[in-house]
Amino acid sequence: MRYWLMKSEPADVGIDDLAALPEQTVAWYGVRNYQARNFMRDQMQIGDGVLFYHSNCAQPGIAGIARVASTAYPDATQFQRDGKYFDPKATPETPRWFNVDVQLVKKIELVSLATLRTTPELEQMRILQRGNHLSITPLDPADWRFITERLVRG
DNA sequence: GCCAACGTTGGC
DNA sequence: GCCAACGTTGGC
Repeated sequence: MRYWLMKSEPADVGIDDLAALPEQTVAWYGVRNYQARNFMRDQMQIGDGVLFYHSNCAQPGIAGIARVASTAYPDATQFQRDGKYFDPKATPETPRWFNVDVQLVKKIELVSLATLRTTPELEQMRILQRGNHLSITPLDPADWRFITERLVRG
């Protein structure tokens, strides 16, 4: 059992969009970074804990608790010729990009980036490190516990 | 395999 | 919209 922080832009898929989807589940499409892909493809297991993070928006922060709901499979958007995630080098025989499904567990009162930054216990969190732009990062179990038990309300 | 150029991320 | 940081690309 591992824990992850996964960033999504609310203008694309926010916590309320996720809540409105069938099974409250979304394919985590569009990841085009190898390290993030490898986390999904090689390490994620069904049931892993996910912090659903809103990025690139007015109020960045953790917006919900979710879980990994599938193992990795080829990201359908890499084959969509007219889509923004099309990859001409990918073929169905040799896909390049993979995604898992992520299912909402519960929406929470936003734990803002500012709160995370001012919490000494979370100093080591990868998301808070200078220059980190990885959209999927592993979470220390201790950080998961601290955040879900001490910072999450609602 | 180096590395400059370029594109993207994402907070502010 | 700015810009620092970082990843990827492609010429050599």
